[in-house]
Amino acid sequence: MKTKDKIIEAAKATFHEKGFEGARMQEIADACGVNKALLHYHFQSKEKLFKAVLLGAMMEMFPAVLALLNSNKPLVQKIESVVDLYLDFISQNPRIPLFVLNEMNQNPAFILDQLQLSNQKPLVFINQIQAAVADKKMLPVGPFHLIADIIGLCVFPFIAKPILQMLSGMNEKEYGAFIAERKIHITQLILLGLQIDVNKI
Amino acid sequence: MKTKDKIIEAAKATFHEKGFEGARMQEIADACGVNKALLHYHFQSKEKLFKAVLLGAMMEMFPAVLALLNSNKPLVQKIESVVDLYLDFISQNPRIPLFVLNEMNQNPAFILDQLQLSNQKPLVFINQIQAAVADKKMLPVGPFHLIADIIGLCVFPFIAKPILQMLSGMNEKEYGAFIAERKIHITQLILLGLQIDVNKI
DNA sequence: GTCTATACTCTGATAGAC
DNA sequence: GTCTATCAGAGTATAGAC
Repeated sequence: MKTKDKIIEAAKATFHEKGFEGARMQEIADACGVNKALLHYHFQSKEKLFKAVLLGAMMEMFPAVLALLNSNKPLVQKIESVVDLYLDFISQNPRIPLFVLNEMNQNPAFILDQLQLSNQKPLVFINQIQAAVADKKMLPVGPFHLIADIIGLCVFPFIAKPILQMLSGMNEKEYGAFIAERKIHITQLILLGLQIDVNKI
Repeated sequence: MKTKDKIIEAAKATFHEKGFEGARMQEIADACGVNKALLHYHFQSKEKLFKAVLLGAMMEMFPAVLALLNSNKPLVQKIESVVDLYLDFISQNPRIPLFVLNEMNQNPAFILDQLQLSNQKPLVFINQIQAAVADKKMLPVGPFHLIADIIGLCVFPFIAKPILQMLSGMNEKEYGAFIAERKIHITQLILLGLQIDVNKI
């Protein structure tokens, strides 16, 4: 692995955990056994290194989901796949959601600029929902309610892990099992809750 | 309003928005037209001022909800009330959830210590759910799935506001209407999704 | 209680040798 | 490309006058 890549990996770990303000260039340098000055040689400034990391996180989070939402799968299958894809992704990158949510609220302009470049909107998915509603194959629901529901239900147990763990008294293993249960739980909640006709769409 | 209270108010605004690392004592001092040294006179250190603010935010977030969950209302009415209470609270304090979630992940020990002092767990609510499941008045669901669902569904549209707004193209007013719709939407989603028998419990 | 002035530390960034 | 050494600025905290 080239040095520049080692730096990026270490920077990911540090920035994901502590955010821009909380991260220290020294910590990143130490984490990959390299001198602080070398970070500046490769990335010029803390901000540029950070943006590289942030962009990477966004690129892992959004395009795959948006592509899936705009695929030509039937609605029910699409919902199941999104939940599946998202939970798997977050399980392997549990710190990314809070990291991205934070920086998005801290500096919306940068993120939104990047996203608008790849001007992806879940238009196919939106149309499918509106059609299903018109055909009375599901309850009348604004498409963005459904999108917020799915993502929120997937993400929340990860970003609120400490408090849920304390309230429930689950240990790490039990909490892992809890997360694993959510694939079925969320899908069922959405399909039943919006009375989506699973046989016809 | 006494100076000490003015400082706390300014500190709330700054810490809620920028977190511990991002906040500057100078900014807080400026915001209440007071000298920086005075913050240290009243609160000794940045960390102590921060903990006062964090504790305040937690005390606004948790006790009311826990008390409601442990009240003797019937289950359905309780779910409706929690959604109601939570959405109202967050609407008036939209930055608190992300603020608390962040600091909880950054330094779980402090928050969990504070919460354990007021050793509140939603035991009554948990019992109600288990009883309803046993009586086949709702689908079999672990109580903490339901808790995660409700809070996640309420909180997510606030912490993900920038991206949802961009994806949907809603302006501020439209987004406000979207949030307002969620009270009914979330309640309906939960009750139908878990097939809760609204007449009997 | 409130201010001015200042001390001290931390950290991002640069210069220059190798 | 990588290191050592150092600078410059920012930011928390304190001393001391009023």
